[in-house]
Amino acid sequence: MCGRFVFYSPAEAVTRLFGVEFEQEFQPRYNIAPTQVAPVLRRDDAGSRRLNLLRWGLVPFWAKDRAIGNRMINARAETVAAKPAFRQAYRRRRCLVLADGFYEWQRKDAGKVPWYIHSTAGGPFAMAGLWERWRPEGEESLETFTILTREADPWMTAIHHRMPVIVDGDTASRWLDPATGEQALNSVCEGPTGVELEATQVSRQVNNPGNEGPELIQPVGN
DNA sequence: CCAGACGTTGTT
DNA sequence: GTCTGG
DNA sequence: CCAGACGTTGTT
DNA sequence: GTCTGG
Repeated sequence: MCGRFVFYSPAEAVTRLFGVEFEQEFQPRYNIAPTQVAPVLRRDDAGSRRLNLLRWGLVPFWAKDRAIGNRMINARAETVAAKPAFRQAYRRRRCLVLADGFYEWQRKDAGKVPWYIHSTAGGPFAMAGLWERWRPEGEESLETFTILTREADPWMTAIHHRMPVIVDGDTASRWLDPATGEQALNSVCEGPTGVELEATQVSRQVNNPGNEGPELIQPVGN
C-alpha cells in the first residue's frame, strides 16, 4: 500500500514535468505521514492544472468527525467505484499526488523492515488520488485526499503485495480529466506503471513519523 | 422502520 | 448522503 | 504506515 | 486489541 511517502523535488522540476506552479510554499519532506499536508495536483473548473496543499486522509463530505480520515488514507482501485466513502470523489474529484518515492514495510520474522521505493531514473512521479472537501458546521472547510492502491508489480511482491497506482503522461491527464468514463479509469488503474521503480532498504528511523530529513532515504546494508 | 457504518492492510 | 443489518 | 494511548476525579 | 494522531 502506501502509508508514508517522500516529496523533495524543487519547484522548477515540478513545473517542467507536470506543467504546474506551487501556490503555497512546501519544504522538502522525507516522511510525509497521514494527517499531514502534501502537494496535490488538480484541474480547476477552467481545466487548468493547480497545485495545492491538502491533508492526507480523505474525510467524506458527510462525515461528522474528521477522525474518519485516519482510516481513509488509501482506496483500493478494484473497489473504489462502489464504496460510499469514495464513490463521488472517484467520479468527480480525481487528483495526482506528487512524490519522489514511498515507503513499504516488509514483514520478517525479526520484525518489519522499511524500504524506500523510487524511480530508477530519478525524479518525481504522480500517484492517482481522490480529493474531497469537508464543511463542518461553524468550522473552516477542510480539503483532504486519498491514494489509490493496486496489486504490486511482480518484482516488488517480496517486499509487499500492494502499491500505489502510478500514472504517467497521457495516462495522468486521463485520470485528471473529469470527462473520463469509468471503463477508461479502470484501465488507467490496471495499466502498466509508466515509471520504472527500484527499492532500497532504509533505516528504521522512518518508523517514527516525527523523524524527518534526507538521511531517511539513505540505503542501509544487507 | 431506525441504527450504525462508511476503510485498508494483513493475519488466522 | 447512502447502504446494510436488524 | 507506525507510535502511543487507552480513565476519572479533583487539585494546582 | 483498537483507536487516534502524526
